[in-house]
Amino acid sequence: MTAPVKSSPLALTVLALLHYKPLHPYGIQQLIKQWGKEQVVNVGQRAGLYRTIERLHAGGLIAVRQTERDQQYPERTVYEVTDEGRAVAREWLDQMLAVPKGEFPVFPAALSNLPMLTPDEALDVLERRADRLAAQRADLKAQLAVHTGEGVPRVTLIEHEYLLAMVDAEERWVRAVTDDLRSGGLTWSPEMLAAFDEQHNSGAPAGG
Amino acid sequence: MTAPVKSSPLALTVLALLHYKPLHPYGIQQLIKQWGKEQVVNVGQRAGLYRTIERLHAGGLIAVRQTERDQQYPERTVYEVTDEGRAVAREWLDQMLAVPKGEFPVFPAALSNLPMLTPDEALDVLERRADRLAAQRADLKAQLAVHTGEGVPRVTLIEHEYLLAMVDAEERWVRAVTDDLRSGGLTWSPEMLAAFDEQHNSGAPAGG
DNA sequence: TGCACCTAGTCTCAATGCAACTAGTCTCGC
DNA sequence: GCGAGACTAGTTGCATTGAGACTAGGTGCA
Repeated sequence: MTAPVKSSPLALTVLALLHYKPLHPYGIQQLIKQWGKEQVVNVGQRAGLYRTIERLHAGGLIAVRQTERDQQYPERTVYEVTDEGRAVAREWLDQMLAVPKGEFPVFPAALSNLPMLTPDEALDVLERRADRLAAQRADLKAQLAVHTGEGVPRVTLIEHEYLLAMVDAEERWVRAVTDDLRSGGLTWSPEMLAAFDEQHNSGAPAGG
Repeated sequence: MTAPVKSSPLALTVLALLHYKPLHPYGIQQLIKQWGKEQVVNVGQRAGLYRTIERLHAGGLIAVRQTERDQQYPERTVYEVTDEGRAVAREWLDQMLAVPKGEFPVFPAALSNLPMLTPDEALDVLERRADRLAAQRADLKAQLAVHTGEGVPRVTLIEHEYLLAMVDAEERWVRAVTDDLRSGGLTWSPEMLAAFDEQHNSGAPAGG
């Protein structure tokens, strides 16, 4: 009875690709890149990939199919998905799709400390973010256009559509905030914040 | 010459709170919860908080102010931010706000494997997600309303506004996809995907 | 021959997430 | 007064992740 394997984006993708055909680790990495999925699964550092494969292997979700020896290359182990692996992949996929997971991206955390800056400084950094988001958006749009032009079925690009929608939404939001900062509709000052603080904080936690 | 401390949402928030007044670790946790920031910084398991504080201390960004002994409670170490800590907090904040960081949330990774499901199954799980997103959205809206009603300055709720905008955008996107699935505007079948695959994959990577 | 770069895989370290554990205190009912 | 359960406060351990360095052979080219 091996411990259940924890799901992760990379683990799911590995199972899914092996579902499609047996592969060796490097082949998996190549496929991920070839299909443009390196934007949604972190396969940049190979270490993670090899560890994930080990983990799946130890958990019995994948099995060694053969060990190739293509002289000039090191030995390459070809894996295939097991029946259990197929079942688990389905469960993971259902769970990951149906249940939004509470993750902690850095941007909202940083935003929550916006009062540390002056409104002018905030305007400046947020404009820089908006510009970078615009660049990302253009990139994603271009990629989508290329693939759609090649007649790739839409469902295989769905995650790109999602990324585009999210980047677009974030950019809109940031621009709305910068507009408010410029117009003065959103502003603050240390005095204003301190004043509010006193109203509400009679019994403040320990301090010096 | 200590190694530079790596930024993290929690580390930034700790520095920011200490900026405001010296505190002991538990007080920091309380403040984070009191200000509703536990939704953007992961302070749920205290272990992370204590480790972060240690890290900041080792890096010279915070210093021990005093060691309280409130008999009946264990010893509590009160920390304050150093000048270097203030400077570093500023740098982190600028960086985190201005530069969108490539993170790898699970949803897009899962989406990229949507073809593993049938369109009907996809419709089902995505509807479940949309409903959960709707619940989250209602929650966030209610919280915002409460705080706004109390006259809290808008800038201190800005991260909530952001979360709301993102949840809203995601829900809209998911609903648009479920609509397309229902109408048949988005569909696929194993044959269709296999056919496309053959067109493009003459030289496929190793297999069995 | 020397140099840069690519392929393929391994190793290490710090950081994170998650959960269990200790140990004292407070509260409430009985 | 006393035990159950909850809260306060901090510690410990383990598996996973992220990021980078390192090995070691192969290829192109000047």
